[in-house]
Amino acid sequence: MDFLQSLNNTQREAVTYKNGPLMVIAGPGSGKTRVLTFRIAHLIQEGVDPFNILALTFTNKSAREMKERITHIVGNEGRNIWMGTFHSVFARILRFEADKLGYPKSFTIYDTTDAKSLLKSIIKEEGLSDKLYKPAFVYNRISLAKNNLIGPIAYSKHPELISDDECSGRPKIAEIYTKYAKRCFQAGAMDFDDLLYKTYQLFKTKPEVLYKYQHQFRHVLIDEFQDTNYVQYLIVKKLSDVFQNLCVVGDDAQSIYGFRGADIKNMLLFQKAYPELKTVKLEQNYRSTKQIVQIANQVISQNKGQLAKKIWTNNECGEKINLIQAHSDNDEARQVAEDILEKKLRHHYSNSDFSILYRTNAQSRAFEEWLRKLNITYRIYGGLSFYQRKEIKDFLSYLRLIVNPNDEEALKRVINFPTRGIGNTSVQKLIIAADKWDCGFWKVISKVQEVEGLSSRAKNAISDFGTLINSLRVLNKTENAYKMAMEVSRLSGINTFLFQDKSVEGISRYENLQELLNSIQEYVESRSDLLNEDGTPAGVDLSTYLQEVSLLSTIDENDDDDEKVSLMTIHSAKGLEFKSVYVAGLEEDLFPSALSLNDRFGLEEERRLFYVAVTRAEKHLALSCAQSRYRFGNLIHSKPSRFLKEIDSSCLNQTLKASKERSAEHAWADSIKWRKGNTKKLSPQKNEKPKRAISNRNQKPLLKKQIAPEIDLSNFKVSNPELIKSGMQVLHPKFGEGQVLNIDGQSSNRIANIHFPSSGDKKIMLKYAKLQILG
DNA sequence: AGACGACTCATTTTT
DNA sequence: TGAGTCGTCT
Repeated sequence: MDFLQSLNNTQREAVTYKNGPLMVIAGPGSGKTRVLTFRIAHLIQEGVDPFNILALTFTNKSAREMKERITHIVGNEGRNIWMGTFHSVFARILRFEADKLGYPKSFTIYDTTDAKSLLKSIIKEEGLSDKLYKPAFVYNRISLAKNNLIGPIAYSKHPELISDDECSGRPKIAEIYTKYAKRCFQAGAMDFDDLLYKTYQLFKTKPEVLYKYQHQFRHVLIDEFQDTNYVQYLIVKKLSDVFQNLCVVGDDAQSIYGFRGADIKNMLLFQKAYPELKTVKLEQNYRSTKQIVQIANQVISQNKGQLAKKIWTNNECGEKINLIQAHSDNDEARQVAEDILEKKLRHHYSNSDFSILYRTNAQSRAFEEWLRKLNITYRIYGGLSFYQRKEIKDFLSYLRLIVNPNDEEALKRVINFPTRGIGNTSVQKLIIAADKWDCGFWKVISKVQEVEGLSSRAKNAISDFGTLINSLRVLNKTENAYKMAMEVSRLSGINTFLFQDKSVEGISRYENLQELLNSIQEYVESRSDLLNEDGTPAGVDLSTYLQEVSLLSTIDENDDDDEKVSLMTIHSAKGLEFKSVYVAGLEEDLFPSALSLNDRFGLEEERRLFYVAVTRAEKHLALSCAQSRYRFGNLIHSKPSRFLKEIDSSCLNQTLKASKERSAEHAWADSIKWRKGNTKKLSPQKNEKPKRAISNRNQKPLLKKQIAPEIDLSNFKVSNPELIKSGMQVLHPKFGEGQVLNIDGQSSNRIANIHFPSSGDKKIMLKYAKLQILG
């Protein structure tokens, strides 16, 4: 067992301790992952059956990596460990036990978009205004309730929740919740919170099921324990109640998911619940330089509520922290990008050694521009994932519908996509019928002839659609996920539909679909070693594929090309490390966020977030702030973040300038200069795969009719409205050359009046236009 | 059903 | 600023 030799004493203790519950408090860079992997490997080597080990991680990626490392030590049987995120592991359990809760085995998982969309239609059906009852708000209320184990009935009787809702003028939330739960159930769907909530219910109401899993999971390990919420805590506690072989690893100083119900108090609750708990503290940092560790300690010591620990390191002292003080967001991005270039040369670093971290996804824009400008490849994590793209969601909705024809949200997406003459009113009639008959959608569609109020044309169209889905369902009994996806792309007409759209975005949508199909094929092939119990190849059925895919986030998407600078929010950066890290936007109201300043708790969480950011760095750390930046289109002046002032100035390579604001004029002029020079729309980076393409949130379909087939559209850039000025010579795919007369309207709705010698004057909405500027 | 113009609202963070 | 949504027109 030579791997134990590579550990320090405390790490070894954490790996080998085996008399009941164990809590490992692991500072950043203290070898936490190593401890966890070694502990599991150690268990297996001691004779524990991998099937009896449950390990819960925070991301799918870290589960995958850990599994690989374990397999490396103990061999292939390491594959049998139950390892994954809370959500994915519980989804798997719920799938086995679905019938006990009255759910279909292949239930759908509603993502946040699906859930909000369903809420929106319920709110409309109830005749409530979706201005007051904003779907996102209602969703959060329901989520809060579920995470505290409050069902619809309990909600309506909960004095505090009800009075909150009444005070905020939204007394109907309990009703919406009730209806939402019913609709989800009838659709055979669970949202993210249900995956936890229903698991808890399952264990609570079915003792025999609980018993089974309690005895299966003799050893339970949890990573990132500080980010678990109440339900997660309770489920785990229940599961490990018999053997009490529970090991949790976490760092209260890195708890950054409070908004999701995560509570550091879980760590304290845990200590209370297990008086005989053994606690091990990993305090030696192996990741960062002394300088970095020092300022991290300075930062976190400002927080009041935390467990005592002292992080230290034996590493070299390292450089001072690089403070970047820019005058605008654009300037900040320029300085960061140039610094990356300089460090690459000086230290022979590769792009993947760098990371730019920020508080909000919206901050990524300026960095993208400058990295492009300096030809530095980058990858953005977070934001809208590949699977959230409209064309991808639409396509996946077909697959979802095949697996679960009651999936209401999937049905609504595709019943008229591609268009087949089933409009919104017809869909409403179906919803009403489903409600009236108190059944799922599939039944309504099978008996569409009996639905009231539908025209016979609509009935036929719906019935044809039903037949299509039905035939695919038959096929699904024998074919694997990839074959099904191919059939869907052909039979649904999506493939042709996307192929016909030759606009720049249309082409990218088509490529995205092809990429999805490829990834499904890869997925199926990567699992080709899976066998059925009788030894025949199992293949991967659609249902399995969908289950997995619906719980992926961008951070899980594997980076096939790792020669890229990583751009991400600090939340996404948890658990990662880079040689050189830039923490951007250290300004009051941005970081710490203006919304967190109401209470001490919020501010302390922001500070922990800063702590997490800082401790991602191995060798170089840069902190940057700008004096002005654009926020929702307005130029905002900002003061340096209070966090910067909490750092001892001797640790910084330059002094923090007093927040003497530059004159508004100056900054203004600066930004104008910038905006004039750099408003070109970003075109995809060289060699970039379409799925990495940015800034194409659900574009509207472009004007197909205006596109003349004889002109090769690949030459037509999507114009940026701001680039078009009166007097310009432009080329339009249909009307040919023309001259811009003037521009009407403002912002993204600008309309250009253009004189085309061939066909007269036209008004062209720049939002949709494809124009090539000629001179 | 699609095109298009006018309007509104948003920026915390994610499984 | 810019993306989503709604109403109106064809």
